[in-house]
Amino acid sequence: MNAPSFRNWQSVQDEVLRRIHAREWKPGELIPNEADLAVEFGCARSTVNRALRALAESGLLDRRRKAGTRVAAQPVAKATLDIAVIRHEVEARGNKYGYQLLMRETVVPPARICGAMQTPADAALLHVRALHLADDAPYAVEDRWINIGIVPQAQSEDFATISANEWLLTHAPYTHGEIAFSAAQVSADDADILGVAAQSAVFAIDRLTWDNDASVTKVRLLFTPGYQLRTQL
Amino acid sequence: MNAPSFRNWQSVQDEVLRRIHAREWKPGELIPNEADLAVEFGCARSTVNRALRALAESGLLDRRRKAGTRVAAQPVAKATLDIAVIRHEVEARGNKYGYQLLMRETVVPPARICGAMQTPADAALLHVRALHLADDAPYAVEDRWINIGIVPQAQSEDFATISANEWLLTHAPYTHGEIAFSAAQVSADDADILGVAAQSAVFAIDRLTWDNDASVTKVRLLFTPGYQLRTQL
DNA sequence: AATGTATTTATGTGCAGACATAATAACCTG
DNA sequence: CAGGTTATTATGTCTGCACATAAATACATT
Repeated sequence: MNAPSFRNWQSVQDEVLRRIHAREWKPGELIPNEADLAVEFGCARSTVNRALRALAESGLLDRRRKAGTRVAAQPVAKATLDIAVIRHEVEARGNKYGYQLLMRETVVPPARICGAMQTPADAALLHVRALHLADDAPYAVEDRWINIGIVPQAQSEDFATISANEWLLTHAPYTHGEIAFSAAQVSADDADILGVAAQSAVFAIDRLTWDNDASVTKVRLLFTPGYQLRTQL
Repeated sequence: MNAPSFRNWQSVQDEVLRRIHAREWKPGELIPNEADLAVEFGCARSTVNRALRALAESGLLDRRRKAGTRVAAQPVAKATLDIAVIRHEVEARGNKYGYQLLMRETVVPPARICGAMQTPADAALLHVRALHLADDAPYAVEDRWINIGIVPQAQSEDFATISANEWLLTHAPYTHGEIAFSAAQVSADDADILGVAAQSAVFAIDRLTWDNDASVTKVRLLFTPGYQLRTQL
């Protein structure tokens, strides 16, 4: 039996995965170094590197210079969620997308908002509320605050036909942001808009995006009951 | 002004990000090809490739052979969630972790379960319910079904001190899985266990993992109100 | 015009070699 | 023995080159 050759990084990755899975390399255990594996697999070290790097990114391997590469003792599952524009999300489900503007005003926000967005307490922000529909049924309510100091163009946009959700993506770039998922009980207001029973449990997504040091927008999305955010592991 | 040189892929990435952000390359627009950028940046094409590939993976660029690379018109934000062992999650918050087994029995599951897990309708599974605590306060209830056809060792484990959550990670490898996040109203039972008001809105995580074609385990985690799953964008 | 074929082109990937860097291990030295 | 210095080593990355591959375009054929 001579060594089979794994000529591309995908097959090297598959073989490494197989060994981890078959417990040939046990959790926490040190695996051979790249150079040795390259010889064994009959490929270049950079090919092995590519494979191992990808596995390290997905959390299955821990790598440290000089210390070597070891199988993660308790692999942290990395679930990658694709947060798309709501219209796309709805259309991807095969439903007809609908949109309805509920409110649009420029006001000084409550302390809670300007605190989170780090805007001056007396600075007015653009407050937009809208309803997203799937096949004419309520899908999600969007409650958004836009920092007009950073995105002044938003003031001349009425958001009557295009959602702020979508408009901002193409008009207000951000450098980074935070996103949080939680469960909440709908307020009487929102229950009415979504057409659900009062106090229903709804899925909430809170997002706050930044352009360097300045906040761009803060949004809270409440989805109708039954909504699931799913992905593969 | 002569061209500054970007000698490593990170700085190339930063520069590309800067251009996208500064709208020098607009959404949907085609950017120069790798070879040209390599010349401009004064580095090898593979360095440019590495940078652009990373940006494509994070959803900011769309790349297609021959067609070239373009700035994503509507970047799909990829939020990567780290799903760790609950004990680690609690400890990472600086709280003391606690664990309590609520139930452990081997029974033939309801149709809903064996349907999802694709086990024979008459096959018994191991059903485990447990409570995870943070600083002695309820944190999450775990309701889990384990396929003892695939993980027979689970039968000789009492899960009295180590949670199934943690035990499975080191003893039952999986090849892939699905995970779903949602909001739910607690059942009377669970409300009692979590010590929350009946009908409270709780955050739910449902996970189903597979070892090739066979299901390994199906678990539902319900978190106490206020729980947030958060990450950076 | 419709269909099939060949060419072109940008990305995708592989390789060998080199140097950079971080972190451990080995060695001093007081 | 504690402390700091130096070597060693595995990963991280860059380079220049080559060829593979997908897909758009041009071209030829019916």
